[in-house]
Amino acid sequence: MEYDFQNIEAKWQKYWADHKTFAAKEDHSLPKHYSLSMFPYPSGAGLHVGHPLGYIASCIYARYKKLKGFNVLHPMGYDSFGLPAEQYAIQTGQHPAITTEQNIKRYREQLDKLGFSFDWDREVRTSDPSYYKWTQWIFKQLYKSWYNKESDKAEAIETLIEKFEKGGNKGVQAATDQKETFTAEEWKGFSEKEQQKILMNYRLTFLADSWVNWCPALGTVLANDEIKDGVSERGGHPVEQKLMRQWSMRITAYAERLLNDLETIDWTDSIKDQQRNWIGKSVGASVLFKIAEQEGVIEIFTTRPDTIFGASFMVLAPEHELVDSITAPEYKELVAEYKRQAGLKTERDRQSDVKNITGQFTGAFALHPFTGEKIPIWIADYVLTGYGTGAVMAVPCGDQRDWDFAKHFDLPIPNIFKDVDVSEGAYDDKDNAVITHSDFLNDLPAKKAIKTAIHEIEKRGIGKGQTNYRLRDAVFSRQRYWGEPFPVYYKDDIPYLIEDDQLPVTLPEVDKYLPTEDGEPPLARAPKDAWDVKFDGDRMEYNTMPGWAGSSWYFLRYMDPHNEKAFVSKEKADYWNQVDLYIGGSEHATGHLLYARFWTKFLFDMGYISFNEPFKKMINQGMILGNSAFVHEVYHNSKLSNPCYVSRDLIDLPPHESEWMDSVNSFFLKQGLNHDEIKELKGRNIPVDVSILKGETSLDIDMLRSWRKEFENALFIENKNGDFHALREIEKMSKSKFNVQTPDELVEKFGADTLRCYEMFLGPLEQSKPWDTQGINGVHNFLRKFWRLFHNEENEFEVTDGDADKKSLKTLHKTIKKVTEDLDRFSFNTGVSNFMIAANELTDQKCNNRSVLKELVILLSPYAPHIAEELWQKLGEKESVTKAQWPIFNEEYLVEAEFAYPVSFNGKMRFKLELPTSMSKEDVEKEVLSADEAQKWLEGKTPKKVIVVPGRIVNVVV
RNA sequence: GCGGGUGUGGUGAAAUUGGUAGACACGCUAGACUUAGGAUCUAGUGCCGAGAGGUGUGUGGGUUCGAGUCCCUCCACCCGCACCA
Repeated sequence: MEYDFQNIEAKWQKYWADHKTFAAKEDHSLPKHYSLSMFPYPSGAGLHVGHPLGYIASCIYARYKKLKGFNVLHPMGYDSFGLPAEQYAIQTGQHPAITTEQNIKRYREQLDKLGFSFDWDREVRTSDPSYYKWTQWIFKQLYKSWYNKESDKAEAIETLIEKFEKGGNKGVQAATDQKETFTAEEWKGFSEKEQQKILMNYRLTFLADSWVNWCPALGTVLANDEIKDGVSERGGHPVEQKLMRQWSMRITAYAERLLNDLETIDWTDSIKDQQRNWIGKSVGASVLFKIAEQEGVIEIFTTRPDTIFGASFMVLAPEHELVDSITAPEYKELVAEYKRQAGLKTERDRQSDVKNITGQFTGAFALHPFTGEKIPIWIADYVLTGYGTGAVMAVPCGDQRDWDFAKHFDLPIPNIFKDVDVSEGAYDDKDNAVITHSDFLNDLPAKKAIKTAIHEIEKRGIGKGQTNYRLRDAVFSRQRYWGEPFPVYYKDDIPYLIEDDQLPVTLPEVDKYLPTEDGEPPLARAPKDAWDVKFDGDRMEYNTMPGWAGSSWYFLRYMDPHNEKAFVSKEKADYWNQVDLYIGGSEHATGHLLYARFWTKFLFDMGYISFNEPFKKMINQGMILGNSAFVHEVYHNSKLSNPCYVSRDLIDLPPHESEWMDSVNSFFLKQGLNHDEIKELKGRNIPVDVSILKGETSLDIDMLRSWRKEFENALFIENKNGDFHALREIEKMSKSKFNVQTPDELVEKFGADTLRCYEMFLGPLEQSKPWDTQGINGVHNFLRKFWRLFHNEENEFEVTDGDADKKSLKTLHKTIKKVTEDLDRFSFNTGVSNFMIAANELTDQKCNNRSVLKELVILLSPYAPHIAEELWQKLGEKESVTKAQWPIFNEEYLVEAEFAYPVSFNGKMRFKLELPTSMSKEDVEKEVLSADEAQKWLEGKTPKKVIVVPGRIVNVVV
């Protein structure tokens, strides 16, 4: 029987489903293993070949761990709330739940065809009320908690109230926005409303008026990580700053732990660095500068308090709250104009306009806190409102931006560095600087001076040592329909939580998925009684949660997906513990991965789970890129005309060979263009569907004509051989480039086992690589070759019993060793190569020995599970191959009596010499030197030195 | 500018602790078989050279008996961050 992958794969997929082969059960007698791939957003386009890459890897690893005796958890689910389904709903009126359901169904069909070892009984969907009930519940816990910096963990808000009642907020070490202090008595005297307002400044999720990134096109606010290059990550729409009342997450409370605990996890340096950068810790001091001749102080933050004597002016952000009050009357207009100009610039302009130095003097002066000297106060947009205090002490000799600014506006640049010239630029070398002209800091190296300066600043009460983070609290509200509703209602504009027994708060029906006329989110369209909860208030919260809410804890739900009493039971969370291997794209570096860590730490603090990092090891799979095809179009800007397409290879011909131009010109002349207009013809590349290609760049013009209207009556100019060529380019797979490759047709043509092996065979998992189906035949042939090892020439199953040949045993054990080692270091591509080598060798040896093949089937089963099950059954086994034991490597089979030593002269390999492996170094040396071939290379000389590495190499130095 | 990563045949790549560079596959060439099919099989295939041989892992240098691998220099490309005080 030929290798009939279609029947085999259908058969075993059914078997696994019927027997619940991959159902995970808590079994404390076995070590556990948790493999996880990032769950997908089920988009309308379905899976393309890039999606399964990570799933295949985690599936292979999960299957391997199972064979190694681990109790394995390998689940899958859907991140099913999100913008595309809602955008579609807005266009069509179709409820996003329906679209989402359809998309999930399609995803599931595609996934099922690939033979994954997912435990589907544990599937989660973030948009399922039974799931988001717990997302809402976790939100409530965050609301009911505050961050105690003393114990360095989150605590119940009651412990904070207790502190307030005992001694006010003065001694309370908390992560908070609260600035005003109050006594115990004052606290007790506050009204309920006032108390709630204060507590809001401490809660881990809180409602506040904050500057948010508003995206008008999407009609919602966006988190910082959802913005790339000043525009929305999804859709590329402009984003503006807007003051809005929003829910936020006090992730900044965890900044230090999020930073430090990176040391405890096995992730790539790149992701860790991105997170460090995002958190952006800087250590320094905050210092108060008094304003001359008026009330008020300016607080600045600096990482270089050692350079304070070099401060010769101050710069405030144009939006700084003190700007208007300090500006001298004669500068009012200039300052107002500068502020106006700065306000006009979008975030993007401001970023791209870095080189332009602008600023405006306010006419006010500050007093240097040590020298008492008057220094001018400027405003400039190189100082950002959002970082530190929005004000800096400018030290032009030590900071290049300050230096540039000083030069530009002709401000003094006093030098406080010993033996350093600052006339050409600032000196920012913290390691080698020695301070001078700085009173008590004189002759101190910078690092020591920083400490001394902070000490002195604190002693004089003009500031304090301080650590700043770039990390901002995360905006948690979205003005959208298709997300988790908040378990919150309002009474007198005060938010209250919906009781636990009312959860989940499900999404109410609305007539449209658009904002209301007065700009309220779509949920405001739902009348009060459309909500399925009872609440004693004016209205429900109209915002929904962002996409990252559900994905911040889904890995926990898999452990206990049907629990109705808790988001996960403590017992199950203790058993499955951290995700041992997490595979997914690196694009989530500062979003999902940071938020999931944050929630994990919170749930750990509250005692619900006993680990504080979610993902112990992570691998970021590379992208699979598409190979787009473009046709070269010649067109005219203004006139409506049929376009014309030119074979790509003609474009670059020298002018005298470009007769094709004439055809183009007459084509357009016929359409009514005049000779001047012909000169205005332009060329551009239009993407076309890659399936229209025949071969590398050749296009089928007839197919192209029938593919799209614009090609139907177009002129195609072929080359001399009558071919029409396209331009190829490697880029991200996307619908608009028509370069998306789905796994479906490949599974149809070659089978899932082939696709699984091929995706692994392409190269290292982490690397991005272009998709190219040319090589898939080679992998398919290997599986057929493997199949033939078990079959005779008539294609009948035939294996021999008894002892295996020594050579075959060597092949087997070499393969066991390599495949095992490769899996242990996640080198999935070399694994496939090793199977190919084994199949080639055993074919040569004509080996069909049962004991050898049996072990080989087990080895192959994680990669190609269907064919492995089939052959396993043919070998007479009753149980699934997934229940087998991973073969044990035995070194003895690899021991050889002879070894062909490569003999080098001066490091260059010249010939090989077969010698017994047991031979001593001295004897090897003798044998080598007396060999016939050695004479030629010795040229009669005596060797200076002979290096013999037994069993490896001989090197003769002449 | 800063941080991370990658540079090896025509292509995807391998070489785990420094020890035969290019395994395995694609492609290509030649041949065999066949009622030419993008099937199968055999042989070859880094480059230069008829051969002996020379040369070769982005560049230049260094350490070493020996370097794709370790150290320094420079270059190219990809990703992330970017007036962060």
